[in-house]
Amino acid sequence: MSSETKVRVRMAPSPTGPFHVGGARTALFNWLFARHYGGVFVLRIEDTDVLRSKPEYTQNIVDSLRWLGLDWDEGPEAGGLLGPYFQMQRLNTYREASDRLLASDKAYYCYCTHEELEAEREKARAAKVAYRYSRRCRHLTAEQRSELEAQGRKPVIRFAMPLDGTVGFRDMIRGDIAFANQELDDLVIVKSDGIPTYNFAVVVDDTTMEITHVIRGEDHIPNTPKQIHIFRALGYPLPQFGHLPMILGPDRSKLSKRHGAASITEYAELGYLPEALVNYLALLGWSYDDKQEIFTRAELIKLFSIERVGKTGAIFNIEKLDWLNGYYIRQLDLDDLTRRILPFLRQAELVGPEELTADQFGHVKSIVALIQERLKRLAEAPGLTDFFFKKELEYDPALLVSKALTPMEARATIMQARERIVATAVFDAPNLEHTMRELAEDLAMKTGQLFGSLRVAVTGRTIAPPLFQTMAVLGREQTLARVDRAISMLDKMIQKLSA
RNA sequence: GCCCCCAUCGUCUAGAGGCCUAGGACACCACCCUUUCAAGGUGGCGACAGGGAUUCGAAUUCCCUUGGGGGUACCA
Repeated sequence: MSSETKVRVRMAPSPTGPFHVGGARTALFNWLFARHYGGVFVLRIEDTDVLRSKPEYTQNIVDSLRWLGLDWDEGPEAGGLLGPYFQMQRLNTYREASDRLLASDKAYYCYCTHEELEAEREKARAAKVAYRYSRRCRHLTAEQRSELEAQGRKPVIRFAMPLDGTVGFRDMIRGDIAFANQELDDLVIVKSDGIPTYNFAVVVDDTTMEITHVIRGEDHIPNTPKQIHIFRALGYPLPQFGHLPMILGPDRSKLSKRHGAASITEYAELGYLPEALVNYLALLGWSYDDKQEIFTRAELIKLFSIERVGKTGAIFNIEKLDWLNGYYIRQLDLDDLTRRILPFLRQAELVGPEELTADQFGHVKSIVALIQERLKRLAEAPGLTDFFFKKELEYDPALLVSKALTPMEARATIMQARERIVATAVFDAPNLEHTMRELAEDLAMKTGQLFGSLRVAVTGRTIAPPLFQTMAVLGREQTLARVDRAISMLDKMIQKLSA
């Protein structure tokens, strides 16, 4: 990379839907590229699709990028000298450029109606040939034009594509790519309402925003030759292009909403950590070597290079993300984890909306400690811990009866356990464990049988965090209340059986 | 249809002519640890799409076939 010119890259999403995983990966690679070279990362909102663009989607893009920790140096809410960073605020800039193209005959007014164009397309379909605009308006005389205008037709502006020759470019990721100009259409660059289309606006913006490297998805490869011609027609220098491999759904088609969760917001709500998602996304299309795949943000910035980006489409594999997320959760310190889990506990109404006292926070923290290594997603926390917060547990009393025990035996066992719990001097996990192991021995029971019954009594379920730590967190009073309730449930059960 | 891109385990990938009997990770299976579930440990299963060519020697280079993907808008 030449050091004279500062690297300037951009992310240019259109606010026509929630910010999704594919966009996030593109943003991440651009961001890493910029940060690696000490360059500038620009965020530009491509809102020229006035029908589908919505302010809330712009907000969603901003929120998602922030959540991921991908900060931009120029763009919405950041400002910058080369703005505005919303295309709809740059209409005069495009106008100036299209005027120049018109003046030099590199673009022309086209008066064809949708119906006329559709008829052309239909003809092409019938003849089984590739459709391309007939270019019937390319050489209209002034008279013809005023006549068409007199009919009230609102023209679009089309780009006059070279009719022969080839265009090529050296893709930073894929090497040389070439297209025959014959394949290229006289594309519309300004719509009849005066708003520029993507391929035109992007060229004007990338130039005026001094973008040096255009890093985007592979789906833009077919656009690149068109844009190169526009760059040239305008007398603009070309940026470098790099096309990232696609992110695919399990069916190997481009990842989209129909593959399930696709927006960054959804991943946040499911309880993925931004650092895990960033790490995972970095691995989709990029790799460092055959050893390391857990990277801190700083390592990614240091190690990232466009040369190590692959060309093959990558399936978004949620299982690996889950593993990574679990890994990151396990690495978090307890205070941090607890703070991150709290919103999920509140949403599940296990914890009230009010600010927690230090004691309360400490209590939640001791609960979180018991599930830290069992969590894959933060949203699982309420389901794993609800029994800590509930006063009355709902469960099938039959679960209290461990394998090879009768209800009567189970009841007697729990009664014994109750006595020893009461008698325990220090109510902590090591003591409880010691006491209960002793009890099992005294009763000549397998520890699993005793612990199993107790687990159900205390947690209402067969799968739970370690029993004695759970009891310790619950406290003697709560634990006894639950044991008592289990005994009475068993009583009812026994009554019913003998009746 | 036409154009373009791509092609190593189920998935993400390492591999830039001999280091490959193809390495790692996720997932899966087994075992160990263990009060359940996890976590952790050990081991296992598992791939160079096919065919030519170049070369003393190809996963690595070239060509063809096949397969997959993307594009083909007054969407971006």
